[in-house]
Amino acid sequence: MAFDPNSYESKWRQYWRDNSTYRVENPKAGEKPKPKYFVLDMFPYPSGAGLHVGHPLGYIASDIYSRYKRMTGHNVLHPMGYDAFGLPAEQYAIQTGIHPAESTATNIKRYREQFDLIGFSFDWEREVRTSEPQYYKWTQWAFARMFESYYDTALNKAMPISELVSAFAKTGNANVTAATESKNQFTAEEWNGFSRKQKSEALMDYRIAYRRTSYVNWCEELGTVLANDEVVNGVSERGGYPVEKKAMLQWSLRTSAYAQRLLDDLNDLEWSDSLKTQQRNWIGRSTGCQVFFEIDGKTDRLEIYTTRPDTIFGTTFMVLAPEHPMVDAITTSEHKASINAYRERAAGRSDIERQADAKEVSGEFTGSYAVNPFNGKKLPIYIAEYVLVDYGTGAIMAVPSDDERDERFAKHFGIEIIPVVDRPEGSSAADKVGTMINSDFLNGLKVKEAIKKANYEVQKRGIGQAKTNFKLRDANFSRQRYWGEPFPIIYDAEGIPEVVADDQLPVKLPKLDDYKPAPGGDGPLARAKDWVNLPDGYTRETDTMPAVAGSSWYFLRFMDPGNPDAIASKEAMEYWESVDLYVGGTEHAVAHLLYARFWQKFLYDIDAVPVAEPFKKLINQGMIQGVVETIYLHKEDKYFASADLVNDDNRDDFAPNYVLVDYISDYGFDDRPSNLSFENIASFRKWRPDYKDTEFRYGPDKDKFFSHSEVGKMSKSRYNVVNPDLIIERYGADTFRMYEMFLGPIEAHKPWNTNGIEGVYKFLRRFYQLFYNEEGQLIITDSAATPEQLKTVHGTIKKVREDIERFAMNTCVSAFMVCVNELRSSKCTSRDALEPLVRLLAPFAPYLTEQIWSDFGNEGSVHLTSLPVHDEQYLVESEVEYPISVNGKKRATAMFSVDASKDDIEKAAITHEAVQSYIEGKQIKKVIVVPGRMVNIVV
RNA sequence: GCCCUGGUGGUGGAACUGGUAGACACGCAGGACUUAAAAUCCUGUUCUCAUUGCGAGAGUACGGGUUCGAUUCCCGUCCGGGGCACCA
Repeated sequence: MAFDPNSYESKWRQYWRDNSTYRVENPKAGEKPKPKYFVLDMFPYPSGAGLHVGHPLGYIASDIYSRYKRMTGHNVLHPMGYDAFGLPAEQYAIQTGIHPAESTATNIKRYREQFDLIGFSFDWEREVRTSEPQYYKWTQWAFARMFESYYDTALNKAMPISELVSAFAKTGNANVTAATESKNQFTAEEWNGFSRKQKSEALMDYRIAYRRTSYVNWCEELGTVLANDEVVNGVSERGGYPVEKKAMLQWSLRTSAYAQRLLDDLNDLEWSDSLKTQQRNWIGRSTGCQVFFEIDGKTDRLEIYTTRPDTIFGTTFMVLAPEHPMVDAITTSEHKASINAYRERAAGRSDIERQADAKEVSGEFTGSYAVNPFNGKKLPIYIAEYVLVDYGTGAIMAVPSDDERDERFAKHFGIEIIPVVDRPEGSSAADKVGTMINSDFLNGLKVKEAIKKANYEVQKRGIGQAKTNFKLRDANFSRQRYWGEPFPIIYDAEGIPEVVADDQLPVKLPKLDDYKPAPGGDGPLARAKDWVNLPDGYTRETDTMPAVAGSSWYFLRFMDPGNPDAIASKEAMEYWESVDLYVGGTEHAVAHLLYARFWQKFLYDIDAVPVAEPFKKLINQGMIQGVVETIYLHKEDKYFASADLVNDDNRDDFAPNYVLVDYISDYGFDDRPSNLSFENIASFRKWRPDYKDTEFRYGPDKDKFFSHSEVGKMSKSRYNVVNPDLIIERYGADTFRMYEMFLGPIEAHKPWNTNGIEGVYKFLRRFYQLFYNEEGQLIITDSAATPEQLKTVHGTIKKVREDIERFAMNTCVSAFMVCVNELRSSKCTSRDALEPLVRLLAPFAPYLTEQIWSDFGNEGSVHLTSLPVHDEQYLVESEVEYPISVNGKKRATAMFSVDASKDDIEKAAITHEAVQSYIEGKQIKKVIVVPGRMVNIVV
C-alpha cells in the first residue's frame, strides 16, 4: 500500500478525541505534581471566513513545542478558546437579523473543525468563550473590583476605595496619595457635608474604573466610541469609516496609574526588543519639570510642563491647547471673536484633517501675557492646535531657539527668538548637548547640568517641581454596542452609579430584536426597556465593554475553567502561575498585551493572582501574506483591460477589481506574470454574474490576459484567502504542518505559496518507506544498526531537541530530511535506529507517527511516550576534518585525530601538499590552530 | 522625522558564542524507467573566466574599519518591512 495520509489521519483524529489523549489535569491535593508548562496561543476572533493558511503558523509552532514539553516530562497546559465578542457578528446581525450568539456559534464550530483537522493537541475540555455568561461573569467581577478600588501612589498598588472614604472623612483629600487628574480640593468638613451625589462624584475622580466626560473617538457609521488603537489614520480600523472627536460620558480604566510599573516590569520579560520598544514608546515616559507662570494682571497661574527647563530664559511666548480650560478666562475682549473662531475650527476638524496639515502653522493670540518667573519678562499667550490638551498640562512655554515647532510658530508670527544654547556644529536641540548662553545663572553650564540646576531652582523658588509624564492615557472602556459584556453597574434614581452585587453576577445580555444603536448616542441595550428599568427607580448601564475586556484575562480562566466561585482556584493559580510561552502576531503588540498586563497587575494588587506579569516569554509569529490580484475595469467603456495595457498615463481611467485568487495562473513567478486563462475568465464571469457580458481586452501578448499582482494581507474582501482544508485534503495534515514550519523562521513575514510543499510531502513518504514496503507491511528488522546509522539518528535527536528549544522549527524539518536521506541511502531497516525517530518526529507529524507506533504493536499513544535522548557515545569522532587556510582563504582540508596536539596539526598543515604552492618562498609569520575547528597559516 | 527590524544563489532559506558561505527544499538542466506522458529514481546546479584534464578569481546591499580570520563586531551610506508621529 502506497503512502496515503487520508487512509489513517481521520482514524487517529477520532482516537485522540475518544481517549482524551490531550487532557491536562490540575494536580490533586497531596500529590507531588510534575513540573508545569503553560503554552498559550492568542485565541482567535471566530470570523465568518474561517481559518486561512496564515492563522495556523503560530499554532503549529506552539503545538510542536507543547508536544515537545509533554514528551520531556512536563505537565503541559495548552488550551484554546474564542474571543467571541466583537463588532463583525453584530454588524452581521444588523444586516441579517441573526443573533450574534448564533452566528458566533456557527463560526466557532467551523473553527473547531479546522483546528481538529490540523491535529492540534489542545485540551478542549478547557475551552473558553468570552461571550459565555459563565465566563464574562468574571470580566464583570474584575470590573466591579476596579470600580471599588483607587490607586495608591505611595504604596504603589490598588487599594479599596473604602480606605479613601475614611481618609476623606478624617482629613479631606489634601494629603491622600491617590492617582487622579482632579484638581478639586476639599477638607474633611466639606467632605462630611457632601450629599450622596457629591460624594459619588468626588470618588469618581479616584476609582480605577471610573466614569467621566472625555473627548472620545466617535464613529457615527458604527454608532460607537473607539479606542485610539481602533482608529487608523483617522478612520475606523474595522470598516474604514470616518471618526470624529466628541465629548461623551464614558467609562474608563485608570491604566495611566500603572504606567511606571508597566514600564519597569518589561525589563524582566523574555520578549523581543522590538516589542518591548513598542510598548515603551506607547507608555512614553518623559522626565521634565512642571512650572507655574503668573499671568499678568490675573490671580490664576498657568501650569506648564517642559522637558527642557534649562531653556526657560529662551521662552518668548506661551501656547495653550485650544481646549484648555483657562482660555476663556484669559482671553481679552478684543480677541474673543477670533479666539472663538479658532476654537470652533479646531473642534470641527477630524484627526485626519489635523494630521494632513500638521506642518501648517496656525494659532491665535489671547491678548494676555504670562510672566517668566526667572526674569519677569512678559510673554504673549497664544492658543494653537499643535499643543495637545491631554498631554502634560495642555500648555507649554515656547522656546523657539530650541524647539522646531516653536521656531516655526515664532517665525510665522514674528516673535523674538533668543538663543540660549551654544550647540556644537551638526547637533540638534533634541540631542541635549551644548553650553548655556543668555541664561543668567545657567550660563556656562552644559545642557544636562543646566537641566538639573533649573529643576533645583524651580523647586527652591516654589514655582514648580520635577515631574515625570507618560503618553499612556487611561483606557476608554465604553462602547455603544450590543455584542459585548454589560457593565455590572446600575444607577439609582439620582443617577448615582453602584456596582451590582457579586451574587447577582453575571449581568446577562438581554434578547433584542434590533441591534442598531439607539438614538442619541445610546447603545442598542437602551432599547431593552424591561432589562434597563429595575425596581425602586434603578436603571442599568446600557454601554457594553470593548473587545479587549474579555481577552485581558482569558489565560487565567484556562487554569480552572469551570470554577463557579472564582476566576480560578488558588491552588490552580499557584500551580500554573502564568503563561510560560505566549505565541501570537505583532498586531497585538500594543493594545492586547498592554491591557492584559494592566489587568494582571490589578488582580495581583487585590490578591487575586499570585504574580504580576502574565506572559513570561513571547514569540511573535510573522504574517503569512497572500497574493492580491487585481484586474482593471475601464471606468467609462466598461471593459476589462489586460494589465499590459495599463500604464501610468491611463491608470486613472481604470477601476481596480479584486479577483478570486483561484482563477489566477502563474502567480508567484517572476518570469511568468500572473494571468487569467480562457477558462479562468469563464469562471470569473460565473462568479461575478454582473460582469457576464463584459469584454476582456487583450494586450500585445494575445495569448494571455494579465492581472496585476502584489503581496498583501489575506482577507475575505480581497478574495485571496487560502484555506488550509484543501491543502490537507490533498497532502494530509502532517505535510501541511511541516510545510508551514519549513517556510522559514517563525517570526518572518512571508507570502504564501505552495512551491515547496512537494518536497515536504516527499520527505514524509520517504520516512514512511523506511518502515513499510509497497504492500504496506512493516519491514523493520531487529538487525543491529551500523555506527554510521546510529550517528545519524543520535545527531538528529540532538539537533532537533536544540532547535525546538530555540523555536527554529524550520531547521528541525531540514534535520529530519537529512536524516531520512542518509538512512535511506544506507538502506537502514534496524528497529534500534528507526524507533527513536518515530518518537522524535511525533511533535511535528502526529498522525503518521501515531500510525507507525500502533503498527509496531504498542498500546497507547506515541504522544504520551517520551522524547528520545541522544547518546553522546555514538557521536564521538575519532577524526575531525580541518580546513587549512592560508591568509584566511581555505586552500585544503586534512583529517586529524581528535586528540592530535596543536603542534602536530601545525606541522602537518604546513607540510600539507596542497598548500605548498601558496606558502612556497614566503615566510610563515604565524600559524593559528583552533582545536576541532580550523588551521590558518599566515605568510 | 523618530524608534525597531531586516538585506545571503533563479526562489524559500541555512550557517547558534567571529572559524570550510550557500545545509535542506523548490525551480532548472541532463539521464534512467516508459510506446509516450505523469509519477519515481539518479547526476549536476553561487557567479565569472578557463575547460582536454588540473584549475583561477570574485562573492553575503554598498563604502570603510577592527582581526590571523567578518554573513557575524564597529562606523558611514542606500534600500525593504513594522511601529509611533505636532507628546513640549
